[in-house]
Amino acid sequence: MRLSDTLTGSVVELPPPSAGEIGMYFCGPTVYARAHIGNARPYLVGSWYARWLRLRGYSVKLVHNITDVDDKIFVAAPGRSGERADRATAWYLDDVGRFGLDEVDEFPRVTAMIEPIKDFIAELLEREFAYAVGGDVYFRVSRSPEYGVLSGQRPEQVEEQEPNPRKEDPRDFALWKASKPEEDRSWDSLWGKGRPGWHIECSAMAEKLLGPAFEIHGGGRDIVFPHHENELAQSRARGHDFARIWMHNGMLRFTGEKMSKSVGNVETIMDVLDEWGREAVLLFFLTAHWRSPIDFSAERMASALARADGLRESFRNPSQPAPEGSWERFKESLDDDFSTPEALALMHEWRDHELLRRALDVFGLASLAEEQEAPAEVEELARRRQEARVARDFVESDRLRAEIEAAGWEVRDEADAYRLVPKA
RNA sequence: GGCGACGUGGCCGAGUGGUUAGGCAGAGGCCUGCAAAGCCUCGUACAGCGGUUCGAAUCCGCUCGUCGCCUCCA
Repeated sequence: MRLSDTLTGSVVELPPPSAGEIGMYFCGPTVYARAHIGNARPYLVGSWYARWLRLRGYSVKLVHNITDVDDKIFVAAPGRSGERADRATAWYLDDVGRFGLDEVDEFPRVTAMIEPIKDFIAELLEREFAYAVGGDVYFRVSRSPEYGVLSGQRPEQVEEQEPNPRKEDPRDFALWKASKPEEDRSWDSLWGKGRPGWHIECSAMAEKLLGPAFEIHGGGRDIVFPHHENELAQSRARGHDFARIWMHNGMLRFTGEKMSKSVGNVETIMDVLDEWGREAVLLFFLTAHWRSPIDFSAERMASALARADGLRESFRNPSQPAPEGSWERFKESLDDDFSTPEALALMHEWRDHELLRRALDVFGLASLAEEQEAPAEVEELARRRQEARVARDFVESDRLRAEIEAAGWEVRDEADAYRLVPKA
């Protein structure tokens, strides 16, 4: 099992299945609005990979966090940030639930983890990796000689953002933010009323749910710096290792740049699923390697939909044994850095029902392998059409075919029979 | 400016030294009452310029271009 790793910049080997549980932590969204389709990528990559590892005999625990307290939420719903966060959390769970993968073991929320976060901060203060000032607590970057190992950013070239006189060093980042008058949610702490900074939550929640060191930490490429760099610094500041492998997925682009709410080039998961269906959406993501950027467009979605139909079509024709070693090749393509484009290409060559069904199930696409029964009234129309055909009354038979099609079904004539399939 | 990813035929996307990737779209054919599905045939691509080599999409160098990060962001 090999996987590209951001930290080492190379492809690394996973431990063998019996070596214990694989802990996986994938960064989830900040919940303040309906999530867009780009937000779905880490969820899908994490879920698919966990699913594959489980099929390969690994024991896996997959954690996907929800950031439900943050500046964005305060801004989006002044005075009702808790309400908004709860609603947007439900939206998100609903949206990703529609993918039908169900591999995530826990969706921890920051607001339910305040105590472990405070404990974490307290320990960093004790070890002098942090300092409290005016109700804020900051991480002291100068105490981390390795700072920058993950992103390749050199500490001295990290530019100063908004000048903040409370910081000892402009590179320092907030672990705890003192409550502001316009913010309607805060928690008591030894440093005053406030709430956690963005980065500390993941360090604390990962440790709480996966232990101090775990296998794989995932998320979008865009959060390598500063988010993951900071997490790594915080966690290592406590004297133990953190994630061993960092799995960063490529960005989803739309209209030439990264899809993001701040740019405004957004399509929600909900809308895309409504328009194209889950199978097409899953196949769309599968056509690109998880590490590569992927362009969202109607053309590519249409192509993914055609692919879904093509695979479904494979089950309407007789099964033919796949060449010797087919499953082995499929397995190897996924074992080797989880190359879904390669695995998909192999599947397209198969006419072997059992093998195909098994492969589709790896990606949550077993629905493509289901037979559908036509309703009785459509069956009746088809039966009458067949009679007309036998009687060579083609005017009547074509008329009946139009009726069948209007009902959403397609007739395919065979030697002495016919077959009904749902219209694409 | 710094760090990183990448550039393959109309669109996606494998392929890391020499022999067919695959899919989608398109063209022609077989089959069919007509269709659909299926099957067969058809594309000689690898950003550009140098270099190494008997031989490069594949190795080396340079150039150009795209995207991401360096600031909230999956």
